[in-house]
Amino acid sequence: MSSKNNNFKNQLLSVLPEAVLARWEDELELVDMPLGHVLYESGTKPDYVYFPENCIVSILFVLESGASAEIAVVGFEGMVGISLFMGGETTPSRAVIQSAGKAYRLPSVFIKEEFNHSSPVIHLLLRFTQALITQMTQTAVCNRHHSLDQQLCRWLLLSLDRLSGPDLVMTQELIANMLGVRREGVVEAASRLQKAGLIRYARGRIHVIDRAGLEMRSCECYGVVKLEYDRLLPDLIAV
Amino acid sequence: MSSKNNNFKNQLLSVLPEAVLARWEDELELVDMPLGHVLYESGTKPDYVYFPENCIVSILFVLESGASAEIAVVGFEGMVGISLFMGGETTPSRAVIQSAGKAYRLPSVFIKEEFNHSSPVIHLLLRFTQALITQMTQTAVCNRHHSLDQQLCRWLLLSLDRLSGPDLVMTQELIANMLGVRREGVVEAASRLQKAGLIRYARGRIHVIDRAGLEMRSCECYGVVKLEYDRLLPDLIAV
DNA sequence: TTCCATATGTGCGGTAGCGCACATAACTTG
DNA sequence: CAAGTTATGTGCGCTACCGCACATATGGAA
Repeated sequence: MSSKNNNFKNQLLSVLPEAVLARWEDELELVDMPLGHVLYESGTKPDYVYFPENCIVSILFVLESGASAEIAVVGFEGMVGISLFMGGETTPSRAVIQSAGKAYRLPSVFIKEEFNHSSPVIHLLLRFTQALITQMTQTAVCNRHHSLDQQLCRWLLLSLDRLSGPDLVMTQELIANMLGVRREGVVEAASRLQKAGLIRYARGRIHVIDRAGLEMRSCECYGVVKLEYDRLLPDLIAV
Repeated sequence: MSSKNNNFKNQLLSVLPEAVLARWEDELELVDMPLGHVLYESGTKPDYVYFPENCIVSILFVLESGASAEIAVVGFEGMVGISLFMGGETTPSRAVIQSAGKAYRLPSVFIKEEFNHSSPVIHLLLRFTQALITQMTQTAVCNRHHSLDQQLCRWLLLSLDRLSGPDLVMTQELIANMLGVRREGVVEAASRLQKAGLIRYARGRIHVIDRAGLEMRSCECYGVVKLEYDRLLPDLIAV
């Protein structure tokens, strides 16, 4: 991986080995990236991956309400469309041009081809990683837009999905640490959930009574994550 | 990738091809995972990857102030230690047992071995992906803990790093959309930055006067992201 | 049983950001 | 240069969450 073997301003392209570049060069196309242009929409499979030359692409999540939150920005140092090689093909996010300019685009088959000869283990691990990325994304969105009550519900559900029974051993103090909020805030939220008959708790032990109720009270973030895990790791549901 | 060819409760292990399992099985070790135990600390290279059987691992970021925020949880559906195969070896986050139980652990060399024969392109793309993950992580943390002023500084700096000059074309309304806040909030924050002599702006154009000043006023999140990009994509700085 | 550590509950003033309504300013178009 | 559109600025009441101080309850150890 020698550096600067060509004239790409995009730094990933600029360090590509000659052999790869040879495979790609007939297909790489420099295109205009106008401000506000949507590269891909949540859940849709992009036809191309993009290597920005001098534009900035914003990766953001749009809520049902229309509110949005940016997850990351990508410029000449990177590329847009990782889900194509991570194995998920799509992501529940939108990519929009935040700063106009130009980018090289490559038909998605070519990037996938690079991973075609990888082992099933690699593909499995990368699909899991993409699911994890979705969870991180929703954490960011949820932190921005949702109430402590909703976040507590989301957190309880995510934990519950990873346990065998309806009980979790966890003090409210620790939950506060995880969520990054005050203990007192968790006390009040938990107390509301208990009054609503959804959970029962005492001294570091939480018993979930009404799981469906928690799902109702949670924000959409839980559902987004759940759906992506099920989609990306389908082998795993069956067991 | 046949399903359920063994007795692992961990769902990744349970769908592994026989051939891989054969390579691993002498090295996989079932270990106790006590509540609160730290699997790896921010910036340290883990000796093992972990495949939870019935425990839950919390991935969280700890701020300089001591405050924390959970980024994701991992249970029997996944694994802990993706940075080992993504190529970064470490991540700026901590992994802690959130719910006690057991997990299989595998010496990190074995997971890396699976990626050893992958092409340089794959390694490059995965390192970039890990950098992107760091950016997402810090977005989540920042959304939780930092003021709009700090977040605006972080955002300006991240954008600036991806542009050639000190000017960015962007209305405050759009910035608000990206940050997921009110336009009026951005107006006030930007106005404070202008009064402090750090930026100048007018009608959808922002000129950065004092970059160092923005860095001072920003939270640690910008620095964390910058450092990881420089560490993970070192070829790219030189150009 | 007594005592102590841990877990949960409550009250109160403070504040950052929200939603809304409306004011001003600056480019753009005819 | 008049009018309309877009961008920025301001005021105001509201709410969720914060920080702190302190009260109460419960399980376990001596």
